[in-house]
Amino acid sequence: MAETHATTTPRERYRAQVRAEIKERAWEQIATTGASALSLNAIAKQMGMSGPALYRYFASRDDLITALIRDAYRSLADACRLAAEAGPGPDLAALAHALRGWALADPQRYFLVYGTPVPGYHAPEDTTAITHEIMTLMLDACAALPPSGPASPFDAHLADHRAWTGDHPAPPAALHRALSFWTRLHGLLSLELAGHFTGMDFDPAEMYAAELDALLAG
Amino acid sequence: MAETHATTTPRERYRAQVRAEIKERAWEQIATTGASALSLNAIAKQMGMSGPALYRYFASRDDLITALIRDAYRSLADACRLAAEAGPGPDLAALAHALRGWALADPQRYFLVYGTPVPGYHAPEDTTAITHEIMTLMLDACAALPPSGPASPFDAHLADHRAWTGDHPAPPAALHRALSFWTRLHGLLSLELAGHFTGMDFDPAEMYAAELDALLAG
DNA sequence: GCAGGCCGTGATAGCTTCTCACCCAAGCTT
DNA sequence: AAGCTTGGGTGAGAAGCTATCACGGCCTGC
Repeated sequence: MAETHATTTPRERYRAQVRAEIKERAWEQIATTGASALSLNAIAKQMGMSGPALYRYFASRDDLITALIRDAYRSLADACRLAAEAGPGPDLAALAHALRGWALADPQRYFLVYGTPVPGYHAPEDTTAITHEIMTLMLDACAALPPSGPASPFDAHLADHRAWTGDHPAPPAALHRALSFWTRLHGLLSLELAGHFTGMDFDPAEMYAAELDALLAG
Repeated sequence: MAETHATTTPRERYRAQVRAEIKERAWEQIATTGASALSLNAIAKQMGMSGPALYRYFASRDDLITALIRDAYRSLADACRLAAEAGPGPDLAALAHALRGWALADPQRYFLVYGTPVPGYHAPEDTTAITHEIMTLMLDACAALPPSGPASPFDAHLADHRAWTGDHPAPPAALHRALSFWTRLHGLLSLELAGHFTGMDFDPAEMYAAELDALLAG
């Protein structure tokens, strides 16, 4: 990120490598026990180090989790961007497919981004930039769809409250569709990953496809 | 619940009262610091007791949280039932309004029910009965709506996978609508309560109303 | 009135995050 | 090439947490 020289110093390389390994172990631990049970001590023991040694690399447990959240956002944005750039043009279905794949690949990672927030915690500034990047991909895909149906009252509301799009040229109906895309698919994924569909015998993937179809139809 | 005599013994009354006060303090603490930071020690100190005293009333921290989750489910079901029984017949809009009111009244309580699950934790048996009760209210309201639009492929899937409704007579399209009602409104509420709409200048209440309108329209 | 059971306490074990003082080695500078 | 600075690692320790145990004392039911 902030490189003074083209080649980093050995110390910086080593530091980056250790930081990466700490995050690696943290992800393994989170995937099995959840983020709330993440233990710096356990990570240090796994790496053959003593507990306080980790504090040379992350100022606190919250600092480590913040780094993980940041990486998760980045990973999601990359997955979405990859899906968006795969086809000839913006493709909402591809975006939806990528989102579901990313979520199912590591549910706890999804919950780290979209799950229960800790009341005191405030996300760092750059994550909002990444969410904006993801939102732009959704807006692009929605703007490319043919308009359908009459304008709803909420479309009119959005026409007056579109500062969050950052000068995106999409019409209000596309804004509405992008928001619905986000909230509906999140609702489905969130309940599925939390296990609220277990015991119900329908296929969540089929409902996901149905919800996407409804979104595309308008 | 399981009363052997009409009048409980003084000991049982005292025990129930202390248990209720513990849960009261726990709710206050959860509302401000979240469920993951709930501390039995802090509750005991607030009540002027020593730490281990609480273990006479709840076997463990998880046991207390389980009781809170159970109460939250019960509270949600009661709020839904109250809204459903207020009007002349089943009313999906009233149900949606009650759901949103219940969620906004205590966001952490909502997250306790629908938020990030703890990987090891398994909900007790009776909560599934309460979710079934809530689902029945939604199915009743959806069955009362006029059918609209052609049957989707997912409707056909639901016709073959409807064991989770427990012999509810609603047609597949109503099943689909009830599921969409649940997942879409949850998606909206979950993102709003988690603060993912802060910084965006549109009104979540208006989008909630728009999503409800779309649900009612078909 | 009395005995039994329940409630609360202090002590204790084991875990956690996190701070501090110290040591040592790697690397940059002269 | 030698020395000094910088930064990594360790052990000890404080403060907090959950949870268990043995021990007193009050309340309750008989």
